Amino acid sequence: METFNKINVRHIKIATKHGTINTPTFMPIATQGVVKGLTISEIGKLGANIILGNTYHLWLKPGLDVIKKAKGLHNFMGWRKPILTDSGGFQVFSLGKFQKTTDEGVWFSEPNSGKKHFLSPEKSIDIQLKLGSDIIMVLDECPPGLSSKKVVREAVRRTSDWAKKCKEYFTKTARNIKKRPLLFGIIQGNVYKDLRTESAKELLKIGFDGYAIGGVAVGEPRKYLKKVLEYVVPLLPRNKPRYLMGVGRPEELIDSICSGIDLFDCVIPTREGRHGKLFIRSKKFFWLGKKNKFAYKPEEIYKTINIGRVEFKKDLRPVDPHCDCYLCKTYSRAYLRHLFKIGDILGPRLASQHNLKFYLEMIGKMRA
RNA sequence: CCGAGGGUGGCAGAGCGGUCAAUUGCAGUAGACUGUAAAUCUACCGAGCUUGUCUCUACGGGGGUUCGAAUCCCUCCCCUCGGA
Repeated sequence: METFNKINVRHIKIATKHGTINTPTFMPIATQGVVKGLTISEIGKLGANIILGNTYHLWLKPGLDVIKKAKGLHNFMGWRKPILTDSGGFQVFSLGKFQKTTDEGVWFSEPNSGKKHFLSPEKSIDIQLKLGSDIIMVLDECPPGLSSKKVVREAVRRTSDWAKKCKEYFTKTARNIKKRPLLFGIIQGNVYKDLRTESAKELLKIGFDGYAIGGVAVGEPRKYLKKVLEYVVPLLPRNKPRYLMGVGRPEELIDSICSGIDLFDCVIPTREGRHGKLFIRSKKFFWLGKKNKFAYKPEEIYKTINIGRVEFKKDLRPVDPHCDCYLCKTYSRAYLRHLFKIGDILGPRLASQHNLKFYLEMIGKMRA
């Protein structure tokens, strides 16, 4: 049983060169410059105000020459609102055996081609500046959940070191830019309280426009998320945005917002949508906009269905009768199931939109 | 009618004397997915139950050889391609 308490929900404004973001908010993920399968117009209609792109991916494809010619990522992809770019730090974790980390940076070999690329803290900032990002993330090292303390300590040390280099390079380079982007630091330390604390203090010393909590939901048991927030959030300045990277399930967002987090991103709504899992509002979903305090179990907020199941074969009801996304207004569960069964791209497209709508609406209620 | 090649699990298609309840793909069923190597991946997929180095029934039908046959022989049925 969790408790929602509106008292703790923060409402701050993050001013960027492409507009102001009200928090709490959720960023749909457009790693490669596209929210997979969706148009910019569709994403806008769903209520997204900021999306996330990735340095590593966009650097390799389409490449900075293309972005430069297109006059920046916003222009290239046709998105006029803010973009936060991740630094490539997560790929230090997710690409595992395809990368090698040193104090100077990371060597990546592209999984398919084997081509090698070197990403340093300075290089990452440089790329993000060239992309025209509104919120730039420092390069960090993100060890897998439940790594040994020794490994995590080393990652924290390196992350602080890189953060310093990023800040220096950013300060020097962004001076010439008219409206300078924001620069966010990333706190590491995995599940270890002392390392989290140390990481936070180091970053605060350097000073950033916002603070992200990284290295969460990377394989450690769920229960640690709450603890990590308990350690870290109280250390963070009240007037600066707080971003919990890569999280998460709806109840994790609700919980984290109540712990003082402002910004989120996660692949869950889009990836699971593409894979045929749909989020459906339950009764207490609507309490989020109405009641100031209540206890809940996750299933009282939402449930999920695998649309491919036989039980939906002849189910002519909408996926979620309380949803006003295009899917739910237009098609039945049976039809969506049919789309998935025949492998038509419309299925993943509609499901992605539906799930994003769920996430954005949920977080919108908490912002209200 | 003659000649040649075939008939394998829902489909396609391996296997060509034992390690075959039978490779693989598709379809089917269920599950996973948390800063996207992900329109991906995993499991199951003849039947039964006491879920097991278990029991049945199975590679067109029938018969035979063999300790043992999807695999070899005979025969019948069917398909494809040539020739009358």
